[in-house]
Amino acid sequence: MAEHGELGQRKAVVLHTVVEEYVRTGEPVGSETIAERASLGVSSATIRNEMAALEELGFLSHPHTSAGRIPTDAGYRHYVDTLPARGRLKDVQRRAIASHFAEAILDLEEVLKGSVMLLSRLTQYAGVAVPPGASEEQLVRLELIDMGPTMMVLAVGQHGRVDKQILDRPEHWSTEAFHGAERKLRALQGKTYSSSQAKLLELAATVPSDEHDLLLMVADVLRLATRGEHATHVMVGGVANLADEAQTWRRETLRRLFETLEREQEMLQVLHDVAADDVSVTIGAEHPTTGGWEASIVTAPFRAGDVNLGTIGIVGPTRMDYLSAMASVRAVAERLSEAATELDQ
Amino acid sequence: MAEHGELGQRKAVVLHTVVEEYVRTGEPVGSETIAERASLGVSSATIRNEMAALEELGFLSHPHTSAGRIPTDAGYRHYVDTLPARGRLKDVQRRAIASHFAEAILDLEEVLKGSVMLLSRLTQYAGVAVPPGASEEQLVRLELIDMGPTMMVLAVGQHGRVDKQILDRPEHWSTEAFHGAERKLRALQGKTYSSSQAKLLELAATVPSDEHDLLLMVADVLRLATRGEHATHVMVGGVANLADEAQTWRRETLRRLFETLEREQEMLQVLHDVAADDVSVTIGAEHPTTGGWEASIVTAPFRAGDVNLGTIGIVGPTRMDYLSAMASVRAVAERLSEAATELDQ
DNA sequence: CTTAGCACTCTGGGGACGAGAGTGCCAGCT
DNA sequence: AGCTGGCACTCTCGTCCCCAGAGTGCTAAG
Repeated sequence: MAEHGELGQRKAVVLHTVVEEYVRTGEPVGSETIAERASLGVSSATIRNEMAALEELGFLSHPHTSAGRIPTDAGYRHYVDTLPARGRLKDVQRRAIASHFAEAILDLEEVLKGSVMLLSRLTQYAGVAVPPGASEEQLVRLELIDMGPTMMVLAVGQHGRVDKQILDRPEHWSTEAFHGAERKLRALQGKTYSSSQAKLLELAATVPSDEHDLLLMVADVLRLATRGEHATHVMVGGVANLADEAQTWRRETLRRLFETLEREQEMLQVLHDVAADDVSVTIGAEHPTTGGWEASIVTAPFRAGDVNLGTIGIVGPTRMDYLSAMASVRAVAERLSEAATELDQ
Repeated sequence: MAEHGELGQRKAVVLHTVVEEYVRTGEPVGSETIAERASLGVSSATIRNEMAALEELGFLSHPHTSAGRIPTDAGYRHYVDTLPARGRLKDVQRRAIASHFAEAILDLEEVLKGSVMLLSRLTQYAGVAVPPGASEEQLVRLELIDMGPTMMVLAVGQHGRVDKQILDRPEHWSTEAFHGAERKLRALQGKTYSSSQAKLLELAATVPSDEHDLLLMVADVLRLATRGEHATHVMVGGVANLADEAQTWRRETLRRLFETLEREQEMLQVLHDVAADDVSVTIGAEHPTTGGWEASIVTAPFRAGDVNLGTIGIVGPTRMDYLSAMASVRAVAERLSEAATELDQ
């Protein structure tokens, strides 16, 4: 019983069938259809009873009295939680993934961008990703560059990330301070971002205030690069898919959806909230932000070895082919993890 | 006569009024409305004659026999070409622009991103921009960084641009070649991107083949950074505005529009094709790409001194408030030029 | 517990219809 | 010669009605 989520075998089958039919056709599903599709060996009248019960339990709903049923968010949730097996990819999908990861990986960020587009093509929804933070990456360059009226902090990581920030000169400013800072930064090359950041805060306390300011500015750049979950950008791709005619969204909902996808901070918050160890699904109003636009999110983390690097996934309508979306996201996240692990040696 | 585009004063006024009414209301415009709005002192019957003539000339069209008129692409074109005066910004708009450019400019790319969003808010359409190429910018760093299995070419420009590319090691590879190349690159710091690129191609001819390959790779990175019109990315912002309910687009058109906005190469091509010295307007089918989606583009170049840096503008429906859009684009491009010129000293 | 049967409900599509908006054209006026 | 009032005509759009069809819930019997 537990494996059907306390529902009983038949109710579970009925719910699954409703979800699958509704996802496939977009039309409310009637008892007759279920009786035909699910080979339960019972009549449509029995199905009707089961459906009424499922509605009572909050898993199905009625657009109007004499229409078929459609799943509620809770219905989708139950469906997703009791999926009997992992989805299998179609051959074309498998091949698309293989060919995308066929080339030698040079730049993880580039690969990630490509993977977002790949996912959007595989699923016909929008792809999203949070790129890795840098905390355990080693610095290969850490420089303060004098650019005349301004200065630039430039950090280059072992795996190819480049962070820059252009800053005004601090109030207190002297050539000695600048050179002193430059020297200290050079000494940090080879260390990790997070240890360098700590070291800088330490060092800053020991030097005169003009150099102090410089070191703090650099430390702040490292801090930003480090915090993956507050990365400055979220990658989004394939949003055109969401405007597809087949989608049920009203214009206004669509507009709000696009707005959120563009607001990086908000997307980061959402993706951070839904993060989990494995493939994770968030359905409609389960998250306050996605609630407003009848959308679901499927994500999975990717790793190098066993350190979490970031998150990749898709955003689509609650009426989503969850099985296939989860399979695609899982497959891409896995390949991405392999690639990242390899890059990491 | 020439100032009304060979049309005669009254026809021109009628056309202008039709465009403005249609843009305002979204409804086909009837002769009665024109007679009221445009104070021409003639009856609606006369207007009807004029409108029939304008339709004959291809400036107006009929959705069906007994409906009002709507402008054709040619009608909008004539309207735009004969606008009597430059549009004036509303106070809120003026203030929004002022506050956006109030802070000291540090990073032109950041400012450009912000400007795209600003334009999208000002006009309620989508903002676009082609960022500057680097040809006449000076290099402050040009490095080849050994990253274990791969290597990175890193170029930093005087005005804060950073270009990186991660590459596989070339077939032929030796530590001497690497150091030789490193030394030659260092010598280029302070020169411009384009002259450095030329110099590298020259140098490459004089060195052994392993170093040769390295130098060519670096030259290629500079080449990409140089060609503004083939920049690797186009900035797009505020696309959610295009999904607004008030817009007339059908779902399918909207989808294709979003698709194109995401395809950077295609957008670059479009923006390159429409580039002009001043504010430029491209209406619907005037450009083959935009023809498919009943969209118009308003752009203006921005400059440092008198060198063109890039293009900024907006994409919206052909039924657009051209006057206000042109005023916004012009104002933002001008401020951007001032900012860039100042950065340039 | 299941099911056949049935009455009931609600949607959606298909006319029919009239109001309204707008046109095109003509004949007369200035 | 150009303008205009008048008028017949056309087409859309909203409304109403109606009916077929899908689907339900309930009941009574197996």
